[in-house]
Amino acid sequence: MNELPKAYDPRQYEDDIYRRWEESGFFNPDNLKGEPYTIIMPPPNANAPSHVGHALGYTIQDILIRFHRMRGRKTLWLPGTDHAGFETQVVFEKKLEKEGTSRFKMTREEFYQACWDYVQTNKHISETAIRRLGASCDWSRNIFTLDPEIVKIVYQTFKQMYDDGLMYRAGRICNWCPKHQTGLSDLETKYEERHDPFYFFKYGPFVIGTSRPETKFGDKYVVMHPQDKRYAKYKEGQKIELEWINGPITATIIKDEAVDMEFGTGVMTITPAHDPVDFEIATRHKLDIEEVIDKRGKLLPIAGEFEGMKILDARPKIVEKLAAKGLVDRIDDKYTHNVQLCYKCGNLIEPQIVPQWYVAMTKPLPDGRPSLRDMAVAAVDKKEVTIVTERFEKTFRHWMANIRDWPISRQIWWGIPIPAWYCRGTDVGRCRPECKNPIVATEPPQECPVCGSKDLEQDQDTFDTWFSSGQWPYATLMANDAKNGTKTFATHYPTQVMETGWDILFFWIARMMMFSYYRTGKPPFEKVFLHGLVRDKDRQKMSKSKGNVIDPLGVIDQYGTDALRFALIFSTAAGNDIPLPEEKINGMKHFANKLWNIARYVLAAAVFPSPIRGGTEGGVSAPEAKTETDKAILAKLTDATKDITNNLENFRLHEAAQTIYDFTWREFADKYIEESKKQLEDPALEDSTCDTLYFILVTVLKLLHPFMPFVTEAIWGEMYGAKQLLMVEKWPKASNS
RNA sequence: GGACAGUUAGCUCAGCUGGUAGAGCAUCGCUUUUACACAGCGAGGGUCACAGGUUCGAGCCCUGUACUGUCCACCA
Repeated sequence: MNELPKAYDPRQYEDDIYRRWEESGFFNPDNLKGEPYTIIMPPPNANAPSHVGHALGYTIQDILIRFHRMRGRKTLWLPGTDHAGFETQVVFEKKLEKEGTSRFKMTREEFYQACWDYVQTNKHISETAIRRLGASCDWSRNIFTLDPEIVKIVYQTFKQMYDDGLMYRAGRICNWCPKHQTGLSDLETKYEERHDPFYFFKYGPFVIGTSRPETKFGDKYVVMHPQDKRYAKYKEGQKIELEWINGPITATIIKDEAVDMEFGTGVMTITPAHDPVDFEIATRHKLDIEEVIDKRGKLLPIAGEFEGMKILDARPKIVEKLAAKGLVDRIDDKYTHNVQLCYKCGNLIEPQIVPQWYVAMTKPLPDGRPSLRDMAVAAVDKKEVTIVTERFEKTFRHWMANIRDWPISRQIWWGIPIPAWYCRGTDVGRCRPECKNPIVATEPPQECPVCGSKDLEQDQDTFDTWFSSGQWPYATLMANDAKNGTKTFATHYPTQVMETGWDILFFWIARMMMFSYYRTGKPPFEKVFLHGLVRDKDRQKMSKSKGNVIDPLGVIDQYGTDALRFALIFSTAAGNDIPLPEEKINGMKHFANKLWNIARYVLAAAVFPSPIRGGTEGGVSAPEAKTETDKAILAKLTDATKDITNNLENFRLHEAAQTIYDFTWREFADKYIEESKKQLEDPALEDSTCDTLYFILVTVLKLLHPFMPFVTEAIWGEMYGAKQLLMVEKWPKASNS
């Protein structure tokens, strides 16, 4: 027992300990008793190796799970992986590009298969990383968003929403990325400030302003505010003949309150096919909508001589032509505006009219329940779901208040195909008008229910990834039951905690709440615990391009998992971003080593096995204090135990970590152990001092275990043998002895 | 344009319901004493952004200001 090496070397223990944990079966709640305690792991994207930001999440979740397991709960931490449709396809397409090919040179089936293989490889890498972090999750329930059991549940939801009138297909304007050739939700775009010229053109008797001359070919409506006195003489519907880019046209006057009288000249022409505001105006007034730009960002025949040109190349030439015709009034080159970009590739979003599937967010349900949005907001109001920290509840409400219908179809290949079919009716000679409705079913239909045609074509689109991951809390549990014949859903739903980064509050948390109330009538989880983003020592966001990414596995190799875990949660309040300098991790490695040496001292100094090791709860009972020193340390231990327990219950992990750190180092090591050296020399105090040292060590190991599972388990193994697992010891009670 | 945070030691951050300012790292000095030099002992270092207010008492509560950061929306 006293032959432990002087320094703790994580590499000698970690893999072996993890194997012992996993083989023990205690990651699986079926082997545990007590009230269920459940966390569904946010599934990492299958396309990317894990970074240190993931490590933070896994660490927090593992601390909660280990804490509650030791407190006698039937803990389930369910791991999984997200196919991450768009993200993965983008990454994979880049890979293809490097290899000199592209998805447009492959069949859809070839592409899907290649992407599948790619993802499988990365999935294993990421699961290995999770293991190395010490995550005590139940691998027997590991699940993937493309598992057939999950897809089936997703399809059921889609159909149910369609039948309930919450899911509809509409040909309205959407955020179109010309590079990726897909529509995107608002959340998948970002804005950036740009300086561009702003052109004023003579448009008949008016002067109109635009930053996009290339869209103006089809403009045949001129819009002004109904209250604008300057233009009072022009009446709604009035026709005006004027000379425009490619010759004379007839423009129609439209009055609409969407026009800002203060901006520009207070008059504008509209391009409904390529601008959301213009589209709305056109819809309101039932105006013609004409496409000018194709899906790849090139001009259509309406542009005349400019047909086929890329818009940015065409722009100066168009201005040149207008100038030659004397139609340029002036150019303001100090114009600043925000442009909308694809969040992935940073290319300009080109609004396009493409039919998409939408989920109605604010429409009440047919069974009398409130809308998806309102159910989720009510959950927060009623505190059925609470968000830690509270300030995120405000952010949540604000976003929900302004929510718009959610487009969930994507024109990409990597994902779950949308289970909708369209009747072509060629075999029956003709379709009836009702056949225009899509056929929505969870299994491929045999024939059109209206005309009986067997010539059906499936929708070419796939689901937005968040449509499937948004159903994760119940889908994972239900799918496990379908797969393994368990009763996981009945036992573990609703779950207790959802822990993730605040950056996916809207993408994911809000949607999980809406889906879960819709399908189960219950909240998906009781608590949402949001952590910050891990930053480098200069508070910079980690990114590959900056080269400041910390690879968690590299850190683990160098400092050990426990050091990384402790550094991630030490001295950082929940929800705040976390700077993680390497020195901090190194400091926490010292702490693991300090604990190791405390154990070495106790095991060498005290008689082993201790007389107080017995059948009491958790292995030891509190010894009686014989001296003032004993009394003081035991009182402080009681305080620390209460404090740590309380802080862990209330998600103040950093406070709990601080307390155990201070107690272990400042109180136990610096003070009591030093005193114990004197006490051990006194025969009258020898036994009680040994007991006290043991008791404190054992308690500290338990209190610290959720944070630093490996070193504590390693010491425990040295004390009690490899068959005894600290992982399932009982959490210390704060006794008042 | 709207909202939300932050401003505490050289650096990075804690500080829970108001009661004499803390940690890690860094710095300086001493100590190689059989748990640990991945250490111990000790030291220096803060008008808690600024200005008011409430209170016996404010880093913490209230009002305002400044600066920094983030999110949401987006006008041709």
